[in-house]
Amino acid sequence: MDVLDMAGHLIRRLHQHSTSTFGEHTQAAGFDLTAVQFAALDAIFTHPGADQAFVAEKIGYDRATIGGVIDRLVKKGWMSRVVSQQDRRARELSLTAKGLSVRETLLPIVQGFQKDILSPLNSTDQSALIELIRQIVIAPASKEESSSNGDHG
Amino acid sequence: MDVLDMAGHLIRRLHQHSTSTFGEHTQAAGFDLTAVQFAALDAIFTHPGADQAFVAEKIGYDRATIGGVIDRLVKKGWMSRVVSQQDRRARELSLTAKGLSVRETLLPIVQGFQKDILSPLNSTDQSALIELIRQIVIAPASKEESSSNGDHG
DNA sequence: GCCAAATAATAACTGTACTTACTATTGGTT
DNA sequence: AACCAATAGTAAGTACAGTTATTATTTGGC
Repeated sequence: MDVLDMAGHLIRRLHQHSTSTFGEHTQAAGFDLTAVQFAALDAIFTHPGADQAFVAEKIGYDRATIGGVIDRLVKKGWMSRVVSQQDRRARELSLTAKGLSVRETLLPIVQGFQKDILSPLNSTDQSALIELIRQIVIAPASKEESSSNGDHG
Repeated sequence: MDVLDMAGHLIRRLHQHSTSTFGEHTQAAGFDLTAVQFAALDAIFTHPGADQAFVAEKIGYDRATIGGVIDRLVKKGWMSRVVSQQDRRARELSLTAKGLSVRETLLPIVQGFQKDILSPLNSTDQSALIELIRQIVIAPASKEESSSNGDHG
């Protein structure tokens, strides 16, 4: 079997395509941010006051990676990070007025180009693809580490 | 629509899952390399003497990124890179004996765990998913830049 | 009240992944 | 032969994405 036709390789190419679509559309709308930054922005909008560990858990990233993402969002002036009074290890995150505005403006734009990512497919196939991917990424971890589930909601 | 259910986010999670599956299985087999490194290894096995630009085109990566990947493969002693006598700008790539051996040992292993990446799906759904993704990533670029196609052979 | 385990975040390190700018070289044109 | 657009590769910079180690703090056990 050709390496270029394997699942792993095709998934990587798809991710690449998805990332570049995100960049094209958001830049065309006059914004400069990455998909991860938008996901973090939305997570804090939905859960104001949450800490970095929560965001990492929520959007499925490493704690160390999220630290840098938050750094850049704070630097842009879209997010504020203050030491929690309840737990001084943690940093409480919330959106600034600017961050709220950016997220509100971007949300319909981001929703709008999701179908463009899958544009070579017809509507039925797009839905089928999404559903198949969801079944994979939503599947339980099935790992013997971490006996508790990941529900923080 | 929830950001976490959007195509872009699900694709990112899928890629993450795919990458970690690659790492788990290759490490269990006693190897230390990434999926990109394996793809480059295989591309040069299939096209010995090709240059870095060809590899980048073939596996769908940026020229600058491939430079670093090749660096690490050369450092591992799996690949040799010599200045081409026909075109002194280019570097001719080929696998060392060790590189050939690694690729040969890994190929069946990598082929073997492709289905594990999609394991929450049954066989029919796995094939359907692969076909849908292939339709997206194989689709013509449809960009007004670069009038020639990307076919290098 | 002290100690150990757990937890939140950061630091350091490796490896993609892309952009822009640059050098070296090539091949075609004049 | 000089020029110039195109091409191969590298360099510098930004941004993920993960691992392991470390620091600060909290919490539970005693």
